[in-house]
Amino acid sequence: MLSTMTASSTPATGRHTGDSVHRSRDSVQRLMDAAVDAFADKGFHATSTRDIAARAKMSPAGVYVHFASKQDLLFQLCQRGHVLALEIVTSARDSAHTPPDQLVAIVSAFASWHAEQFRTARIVQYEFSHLTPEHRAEVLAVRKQIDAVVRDVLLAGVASGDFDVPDITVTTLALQSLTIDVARWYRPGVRRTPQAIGTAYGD
Amino acid sequence: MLSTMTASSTPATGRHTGDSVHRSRDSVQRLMDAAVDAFADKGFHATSTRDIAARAKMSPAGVYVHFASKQDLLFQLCQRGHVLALEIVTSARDSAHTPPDQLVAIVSAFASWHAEQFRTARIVQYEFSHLTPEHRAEVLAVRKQIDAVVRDVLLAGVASGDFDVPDITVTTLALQSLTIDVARWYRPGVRRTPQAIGTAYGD
DNA sequence: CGAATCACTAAGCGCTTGCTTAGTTTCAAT
DNA sequence: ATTGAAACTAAGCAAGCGCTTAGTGATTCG
Repeated sequence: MLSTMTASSTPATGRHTGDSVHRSRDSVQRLMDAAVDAFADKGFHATSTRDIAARAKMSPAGVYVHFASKQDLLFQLCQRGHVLALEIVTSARDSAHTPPDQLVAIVSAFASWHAEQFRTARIVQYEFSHLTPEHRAEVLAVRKQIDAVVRDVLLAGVASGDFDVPDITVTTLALQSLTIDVARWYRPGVRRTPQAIGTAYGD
Repeated sequence: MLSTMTASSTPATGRHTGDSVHRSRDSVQRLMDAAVDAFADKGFHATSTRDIAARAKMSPAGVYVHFASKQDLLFQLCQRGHVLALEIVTSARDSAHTPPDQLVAIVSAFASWHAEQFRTARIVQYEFSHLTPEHRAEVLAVRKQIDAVVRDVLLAGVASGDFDVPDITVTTLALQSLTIDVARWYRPGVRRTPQAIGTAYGD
């Protein structure tokens, strides 16, 4: 439901009208879905381009019609995943109006996103390190925005007297650890549902 | 200082007295250190056996004198790392005598271990998934013991009335997330020292 | 209709991988 | 000094890798 990773970009962008564009979109979508699944459960380096192609029901060469390289595919996925994560966090913040409520909303939404979308989240959190330095730098900018949203809510809460936090940097880090780590241990068959995890983590 | 990962096992165990055994021990140690470094900063699948051999100042074939395969090397490292982690947690628990003090000791020691020994910790937490099913099952047994130590302290604290914890499973998980995730973000040059992180994470 | 343009594939190239083999060196025990 | 066993290396093999090339079939335009 939140898995809207629709677009394209690199080499191929359909110039025809109507159907041919849609055929292309479908292929791009299938490739991205295949890559998310493969990267999330085997890791970037353990996944072959043939593996991705097979999961997307294409020939090995088909990948390169839509993406410049395996690394490019990781970059697109990682970038989109980070943007999605940022949207989750900002919209959670905007759903409440006092720092305590905002913090609960953020932790809850972010934790349940890491469970619900744990495949994308794993790429965001754990395959991030396999990006080339240039790609990593670009994605890092989004990462810092996410960090800033959490930090600013904490700062606002301290200013308003709602929070008593000795070290804001450490607390920001700790809150993110709590939610990020969900992507490491979560499995679909696990007892607690994503939403239950989210609300439980809102202190 | 805590990096005592001395032994050998699989194919080669020196039968000579004195020096030849030590030569062998040194080589095993160098190989393990090399593999820890390589696996921790590139990941298991991105590391080649030639890479490990070169870091240990050996020929590519030298690895196979002491280890059956690259997978075997990961298994040994992962197993030892888990045993080490278990020792950290149990000795932290035994250093205190009331559940609250024990919990603080555990969180503090475990968090600072994940920073100080972040290379080993990364293998324990993030390369674990690349073990073969059989190896994974064996290591999982140690993992469950670690989990049990934390859980039992929480249970004891609830029984004594020191803690008010609604869901022990979720709390156990959350405390571990906090400490485990340190291995993901920690870098040697980071501002907070390992011990400072540890004490900060003790409520 | 013919031409152009796209998505896509079959085949394969050059290279790296994990690991083996056959042989050399080192050294304690005799 | 000779033996024997272990540590180690040079060379290389089969398999798999990321990616390219050359070509095919479908679709949309004039």
